[in-house]
Amino acid sequence: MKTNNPTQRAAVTTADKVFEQIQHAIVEGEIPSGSKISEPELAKHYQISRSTLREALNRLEKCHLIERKANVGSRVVKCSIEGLLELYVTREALEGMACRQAAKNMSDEEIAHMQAMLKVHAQTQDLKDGIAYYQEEGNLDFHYKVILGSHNKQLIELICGQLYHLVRMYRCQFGMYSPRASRAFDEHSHIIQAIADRDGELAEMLMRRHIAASRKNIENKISKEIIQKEQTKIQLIKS
Amino acid sequence: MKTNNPTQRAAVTTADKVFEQIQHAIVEGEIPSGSKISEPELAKHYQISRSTLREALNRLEKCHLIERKANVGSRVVKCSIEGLLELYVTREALEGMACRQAAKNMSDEEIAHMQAMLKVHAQTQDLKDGIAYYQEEGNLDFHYKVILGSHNKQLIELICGQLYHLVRMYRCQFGMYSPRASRAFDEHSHIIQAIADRDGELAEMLMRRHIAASRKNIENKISKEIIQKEQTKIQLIKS
DNA sequence: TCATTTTAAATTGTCGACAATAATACTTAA
DNA sequence: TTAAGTATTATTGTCGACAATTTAAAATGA
Repeated sequence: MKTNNPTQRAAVTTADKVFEQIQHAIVEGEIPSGSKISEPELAKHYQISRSTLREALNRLEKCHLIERKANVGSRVVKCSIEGLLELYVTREALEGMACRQAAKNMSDEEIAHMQAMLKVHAQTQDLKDGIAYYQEEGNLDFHYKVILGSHNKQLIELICGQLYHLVRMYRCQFGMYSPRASRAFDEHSHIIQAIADRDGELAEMLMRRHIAASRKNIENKISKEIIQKEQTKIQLIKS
Repeated sequence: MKTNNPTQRAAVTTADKVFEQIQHAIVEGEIPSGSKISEPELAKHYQISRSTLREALNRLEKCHLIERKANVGSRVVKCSIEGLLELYVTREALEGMACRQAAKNMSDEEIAHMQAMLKVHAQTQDLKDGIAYYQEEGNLDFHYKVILGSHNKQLIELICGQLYHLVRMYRCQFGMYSPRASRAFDEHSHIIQAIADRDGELAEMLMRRHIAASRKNIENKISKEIIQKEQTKIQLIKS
């Protein structure tokens, strides 16, 4: 399994490799969200010493996948609705700005390459597994390309190097493939158009709305679920 | 010397303490920007083993003060104009959003507290060392309060936990106390007003302009310096 | 003299063991 | 039986040593 992360340097040291393995395990939920991490246990499992395991843990902490307390230990980060919404807010800010910078700094070649990529997606869009592809890999690809297009190392590091592992984790564990597939595709098209027009202001606005739309989609879902719960509660009381 | 960092947990372990010491040394330029870090040397200097030094180095990497290469070692991050401008762009995005969230989420007490703080600053503003104070501590304080006011853990961690050490580093090493003191004070007042009015959109816009103004101030300074250099070049050629 | 290869030194990565701290189980007293 | 205090166990933090890799220096050949 490849992580498909353009910012992540090749894993040369064993700590790097173990880091990637644990990262994958956490993202996929094999190591449950919120669970405590036992250093001796994990070290034994991966056949490495505690020192190199701790090196790997440090990198996991860097991308916000685990949290450490002094003299107590590490826990896998707990997925929560609030955490997810906070993540969306942060992404809206960072990716919005990245998109603005992309409109300013992307080369014509880069833009052409993105437009070509989108065309490929358009052709496979109607196919059933095409939609799935677009929602998973394609969507990430698009966002990655825009972020890298900002040519801003700081933004790239923060978003691709840190936040996106959390994004993938939430996507895996909450598994919310919304009915926004085709709409998202149109939004991507408009964003690329704004970038091609070198209209940074519009590009940022569109990207922010694109991300905010996903967030609101979730917020609605949640509030609906709460209403449903309340109603079942009332029914229980009545009966 | 106190770091005055509300997000930083108390340093209980020796790695924590050494981390803070090295952090201070890097920010203040005692360990020069861009220089290589020798693990055996530093470990000897702080009277600790390499293991705990490496633990400290990992935290320094987390707040972007050093960069590590596998099998090669660590370097203190190199201060550059591009890096500074990138940092401003990132701050504009993150702190702008934090300000919007603050307008939404700050309690009335928190807002009152900030307004009171600003009043104190207003009184000391005219004093000569008051201006210095305002530019250094007060300015940071203001931004910290707004960020914390967002009540968004993700944003708080990214800005206060990571970026602001870099901000302090640039402030120390480039030492650019612009003639924006009194203007910055007015801008802060307007931002608080927008927050008090619960006008998130305006609050974000004002914060972004506030930060962008500093960035543009630097960009102007740089371009002027370049023009000056060109002119002296021309003069050298003529003579 | 310069370029290339080999050798040596230094630095980083990894390991296992011990010390310090926190969590658990047990004992004792009310 | 419950509460508090103590003792035990387990976990994390720290250490020094060895292995792997990189960097520097020396040697060899053209």
